[in-house]
Amino acid sequence: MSIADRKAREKEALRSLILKGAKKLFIENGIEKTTIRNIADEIDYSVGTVYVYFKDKNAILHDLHSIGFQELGGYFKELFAISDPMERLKEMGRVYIKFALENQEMYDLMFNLKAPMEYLESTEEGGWNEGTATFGLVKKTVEECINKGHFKGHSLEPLSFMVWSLVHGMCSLEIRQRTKGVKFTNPDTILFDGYNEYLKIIGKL
Amino acid sequence: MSIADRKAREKEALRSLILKGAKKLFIENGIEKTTIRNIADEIDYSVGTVYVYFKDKNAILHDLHSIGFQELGGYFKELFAISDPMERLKEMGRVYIKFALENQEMYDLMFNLKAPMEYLESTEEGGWNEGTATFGLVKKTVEECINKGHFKGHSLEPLSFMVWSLVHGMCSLEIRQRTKGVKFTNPDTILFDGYNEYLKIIGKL
DNA sequence: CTTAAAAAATGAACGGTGTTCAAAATATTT
DNA sequence: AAATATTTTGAACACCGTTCATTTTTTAAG
Repeated sequence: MSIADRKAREKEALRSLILKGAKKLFIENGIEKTTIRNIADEIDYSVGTVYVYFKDKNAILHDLHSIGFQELGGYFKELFAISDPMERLKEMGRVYIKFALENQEMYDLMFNLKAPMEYLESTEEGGWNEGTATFGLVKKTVEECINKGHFKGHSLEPLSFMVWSLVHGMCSLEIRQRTKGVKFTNPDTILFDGYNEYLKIIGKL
Repeated sequence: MSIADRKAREKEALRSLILKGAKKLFIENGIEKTTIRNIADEIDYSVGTVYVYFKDKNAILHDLHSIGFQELGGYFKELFAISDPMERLKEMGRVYIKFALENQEMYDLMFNLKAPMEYLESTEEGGWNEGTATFGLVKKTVEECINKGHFKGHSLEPLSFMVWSLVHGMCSLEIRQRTKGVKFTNPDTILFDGYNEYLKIIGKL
C-alpha cells in the first residue's frame, strides 16, 4: 500500500500547509482580515483546493483553535511539575495570561470567536473536547487545593469556573480593546496588577 | 426657525428609526446576520438613506453600543440607593450578569465586538466614555468599601478591574458558547453559582 | 399657482466575501 | 499508449458594505 500511503501523507501535508498558511496570515493581519483567497495565495494553491481539504472556513478556524489548545495544554501540563497545588494554580493563571497576550489572535479564536463552536454544532461530535480537557486541568488543581485544606466552604466546579472567568475576563477585555478605552493609571501592567490582587486573596484561602 | 427645527427633528427621528430597526434585527437574528439591506428593508427606506444618516456600519454599532451603556448605567445608578458599599458591590455584579444574560447581543456589542472601538479610533474623540463612566461606578463603590475598612492591602484600580473581569469573564464565556461546550454539572446555574463563590470570598474581606 | 432652488431619498454599480462545481490537468492503472 | 481515477483549477453565484449620479420631494421665490 505504498502509493495509497504516500497519497494519504500528501493529503495530510497539504492540510497542514493550509493550516500553517492560515495561521501565519491570522497572526500577521488578524483573523477578520484574512480571506480564503489570501490563504490560497499564500500557499500557491487555488481557492477550490482549500475547499477540497476543508468543508468551509469554520472548519479551518476550528482546526486552528485545536492547535492553540494543544499549545496551551502543553504549557499547562508542564505546570504539574509544581507539586504544591496552590502554587501551581497561581502559576497557571500567569501562564494563561502570558499565552493570551503573546498569542492574541489564537486566544481570540479559542475563547471568543463563534466559528469553532459553530463547527462543533455542524458536526455530530461529543462536545468541546479541547475546552473540557484544559478546564479539567484547572479543576484538578483546584481539587488538590481543596484536598489540602484550602478553599473551605467552596464547591469545586463553580470555584474553578470563577477562576477561569477571572483570567479570561482580563485577557478578553484587553484583547477586545476595552482596557485601552478605560484609561488606567498603569495601562501596561493592569492585567498583572489585577491578577496580583486575585493572588493576594486566594493566598489567604 | 420653525421649518429648520422641524427638519432637525425629522432628521433625528429617522436616525432613531434606523437605530431602532437595527436593534430589533440584532436581537432577533444576531448582529452578524444583520445587514444594512436588512435594516433598510425593516424600516422601509433604501440602503442609500441609511448612509445619509450614518457614516458606516461601525457608526450604527457604536451608537447602539452607547444606548446599551445608557441602559446598564441606569440600572447601576439605581443601585446607589443601597448605602452599604459592600452590599452595593455584590448587587452590582448580580445586575451586571442579569443584564448580560437578558441582552446578550447588546452585551456582546458593548464589551466584545471590535466595531465600537474601531469607530472611536476613526473619530478624534477622547476615549471610551461609556466604558469609563460605567467602570467609574464600580471603582467608586470599591473605593467606599476600602474607606469602610474592607479590602485591606488592596489597590483600588487593579482590584476594581479584577472584579469587572470576573463578571465579564463569566458572561463572555456564556455568551460565546464556552460554558455550553464544557459540560458543567449544573450548566443552567453555573454563572450564578460561580458568582456566589466570589461573593463568599469578598464577604470576608 | 408656477417655477426655480435646495434637500432628501434612491438603487444600480463596484469591489470585495465565502462557496460551488464543471472542466482541465495530472497521476495511476491497464 | 490508452483508459481510468484523482487532484487542481478558476469562473460564476449570491451576498456583503459602500458610493454617488440620478430622481423625487420639499421649500422658497415670483
